[in-house]
Amino acid sequence: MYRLTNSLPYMLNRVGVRMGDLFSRRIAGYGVTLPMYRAMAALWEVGDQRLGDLAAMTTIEISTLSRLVGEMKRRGLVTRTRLKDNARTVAINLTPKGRALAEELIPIAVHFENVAVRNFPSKNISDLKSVLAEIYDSLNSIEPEIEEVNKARKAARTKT
Amino acid sequence: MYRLTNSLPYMLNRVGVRMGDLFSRRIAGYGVTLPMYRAMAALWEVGDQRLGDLAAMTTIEISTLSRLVGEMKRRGLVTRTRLKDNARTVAINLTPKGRALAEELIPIAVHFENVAVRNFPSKNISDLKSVLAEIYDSLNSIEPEIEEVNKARKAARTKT
DNA sequence: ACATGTCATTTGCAAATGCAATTATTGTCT
DNA sequence: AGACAATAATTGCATTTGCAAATGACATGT
Repeated sequence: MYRLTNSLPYMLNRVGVRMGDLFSRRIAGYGVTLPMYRAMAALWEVGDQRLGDLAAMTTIEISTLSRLVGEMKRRGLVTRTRLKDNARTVAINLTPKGRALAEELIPIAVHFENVAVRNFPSKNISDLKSVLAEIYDSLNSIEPEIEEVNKARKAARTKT
Repeated sequence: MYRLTNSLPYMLNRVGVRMGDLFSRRIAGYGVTLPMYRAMAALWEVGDQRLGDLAAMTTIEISTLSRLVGEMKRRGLVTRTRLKDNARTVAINLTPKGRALAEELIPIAVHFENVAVRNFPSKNISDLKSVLAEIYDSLNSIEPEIEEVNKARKAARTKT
């Protein structure tokens, strides 16, 4: 028998939201929101990203991210420069100030995660992570199948 | 070395958002949003809930949920009745119409999840789920520890 | 019984979000 | 080269969100 509370999307959302919320509050004192932290940490990991790539990496909707990057630029945390060779794209980078802040926050994130999972064998956690990564990858390939209904609707709408 | 993309909150959020997004689109044709589905499925699983309990169960912020329940009531999916013996709380229930819609959507959710995880041994998935449940439970107990900084701030503010 | 405190929900309001349309640039076809 | 399509990012606008304040109801102490 089906139970929402035993379904995977529900369980993922619940833990994800809760952890995000706790971490949010942990870093609020630095004037940094969770999406901001994610953007900074993503840029710290892979610099010189285009907006679309950063959106994909952080799972932040692109227009939201555009404004977020604007705000971060205003605060002097990132630069956003049009490329000379392809001026419709933009390269986003951490400024020294942004990098310093990221490097201040990352240890907090590490500690947070350590505390959150300290009751579990590290094998369990690494298994968990690899399954999560695999599921994420597999979602791309099943997307068409899941959306069969939508595709039909879209097609009908397009014809009109 | 730290990588955002290998951190647990990030990975959870990424898979959760992606799955939620896909499922959202899958049920959009029924005029139902994802939070609405969650509320209905939660009530289907445990009926006669108070607003606060339903909020805890669905991880939806309580004022958001209050409005969502209002909308669902307007659509005839749920009832919201003040209790006679304790009129400050409210009991929320599915209407027959709401129940019927829930029972139409649940098989879709089941199918969605089956497709999403079909490439993985079911052992892996059940392990995944039990770790997720345990982590969630453990978060309550570590909350104070994670928030030590905030607590200090709050205490200071209260004294003022 | 009254005042004060606590609990559950709702609402006001400002900020955040996301879709669709717009702008700006590059790519392609003839 | 010129027209048209495609790509990338931004912005307009309506909706959604969440915090904090307000409301309404019960609980407790005197």
